[in-house]
Amino acid sequence: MASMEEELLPILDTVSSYSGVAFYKLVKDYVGIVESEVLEIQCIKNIRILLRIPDVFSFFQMNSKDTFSLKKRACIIDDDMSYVVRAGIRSNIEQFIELLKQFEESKSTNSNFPSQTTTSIVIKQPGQCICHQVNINKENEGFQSKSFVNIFIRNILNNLEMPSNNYHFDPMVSKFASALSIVSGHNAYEFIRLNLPGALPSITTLRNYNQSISLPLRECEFRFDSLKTYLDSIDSSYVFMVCSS
DNA sequence: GTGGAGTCTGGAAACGGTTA
DNA sequence: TAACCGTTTCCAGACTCCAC
Repeated sequence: MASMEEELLPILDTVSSYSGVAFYKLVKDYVGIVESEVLEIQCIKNIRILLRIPDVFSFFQMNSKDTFSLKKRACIIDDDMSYVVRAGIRSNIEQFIELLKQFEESKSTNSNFPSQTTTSIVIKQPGQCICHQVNINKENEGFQSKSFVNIFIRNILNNLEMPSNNYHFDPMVSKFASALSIVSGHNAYEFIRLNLPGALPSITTLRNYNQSISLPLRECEFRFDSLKTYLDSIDSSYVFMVCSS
């Protein structure tokens, strides 16, 4: 299940322009219905206002008829009418506010968001290539030098230093690209390739690679010999097949 | 059956790096 | 410096799917 942060990250950049109904709908969708009503009843209609409110639950101190219904859903109310905001509601809104604060802060300092990264990367100059600033092996011992992820990232970093017509691809990356293009389809493969420059070979290059390893796949043509060779190589005699009509 | 849209495949040309 | 290599984009033709 995705966290609130994971869900909100892609749209955080545009959230700051939301106001009124659009803002309440966003809170309703990503934070919660009650949480949205808490903001709406106080006319906290955008991020700017929300971040300036010290305590969004303070209005519950009022014994107003308008707020009683909402108070019953958002709080645990004692016989003497004292109340405690439900932990889940408070946690949700506080997490939401904290996320917005971090994002606003990152915008004002032009730093990356979220601030927690899996490896330390220091950008000394704007636009500078990070190729030589990431040392995967030293900073993460679990990152085996022979693992595919390592090879894949190294391949990208190497290609980022090359002009696009001189990319070189590790055989493991070519093999991965070949499998990816088969399972994802042409459009999905191109979408990924265009958004990850240097990560995957072009369709033409991939086609040449497939020809070089004798991969051409034809409908209704079963390659039992190749299958047997592979099963022998992994000492297995079981095959699972999925059929669709 | 037909026409349009989309997809797949193969070839050509261009570009930049490497090597003798 | 020229030949070669590996990659890219672009283009054209064949094919498939779908609505009419």
